Amino acid sequence: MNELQKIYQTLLTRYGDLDWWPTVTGSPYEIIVGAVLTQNTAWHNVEKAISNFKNNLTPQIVSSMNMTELAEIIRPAGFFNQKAVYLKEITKWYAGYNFDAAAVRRDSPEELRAGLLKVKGVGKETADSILLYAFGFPTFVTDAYTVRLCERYPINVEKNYDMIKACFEEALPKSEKVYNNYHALIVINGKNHCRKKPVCNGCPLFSGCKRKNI
DNA sequence: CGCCAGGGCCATA
DNA sequence: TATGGCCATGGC
Repeated sequence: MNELQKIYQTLLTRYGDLDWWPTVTGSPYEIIVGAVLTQNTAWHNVEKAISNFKNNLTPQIVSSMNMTELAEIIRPAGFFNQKAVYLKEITKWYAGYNFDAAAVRRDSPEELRAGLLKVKGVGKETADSILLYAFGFPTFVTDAYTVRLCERYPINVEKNYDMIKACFEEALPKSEKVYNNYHALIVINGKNHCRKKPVCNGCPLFSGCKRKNI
């Protein structure tokens, strides 16, 4: 078992199967919206924004909303003026597939990723989150927590998004299930144990951690 | 009161 | 290509 597999097992033993992404409607579109709304934003605020849609969280209805109307609904998620534009853009992208998740899944993940990255408001992390969590492609999601983890453990010399993503995908079986859980576990571990704590005693990855993050 | 959250865009050098 | 300012609410 390599180092990244060991870390996965350790986190899995500690936290169990997290099975992201939590949704209300269970639709891929809700996950897409959540992926945009959660950008640099606490998940609790995203939940408030999503509940504000009530029964209107469909791409058809969002398409018909005007910008100020949409911004007002997502206000609790912060950056609402920017994100209203972003949601309009990603919804336009989805319209290219007739709002049909099956049609998206028929396309190749490489082409989808390239297409997503052209959408204003969708960077690498959001694109990969959408591919993995909304459509089930086995693509690893790297985020700030993952970068910090790689700084702790001397796994990657390079610490940019693409290098870390490739490193994890290389070290692990190409499994949607594993990628889903691993990213979730890294985030939860980062949140629960070493944030704002001078000494981290509860972190299963590094007891007696004195770093501020992870 | 300050810090930061499941980032990304844009201007600048 | 690599920083830095900016976006904004809500929990602690």
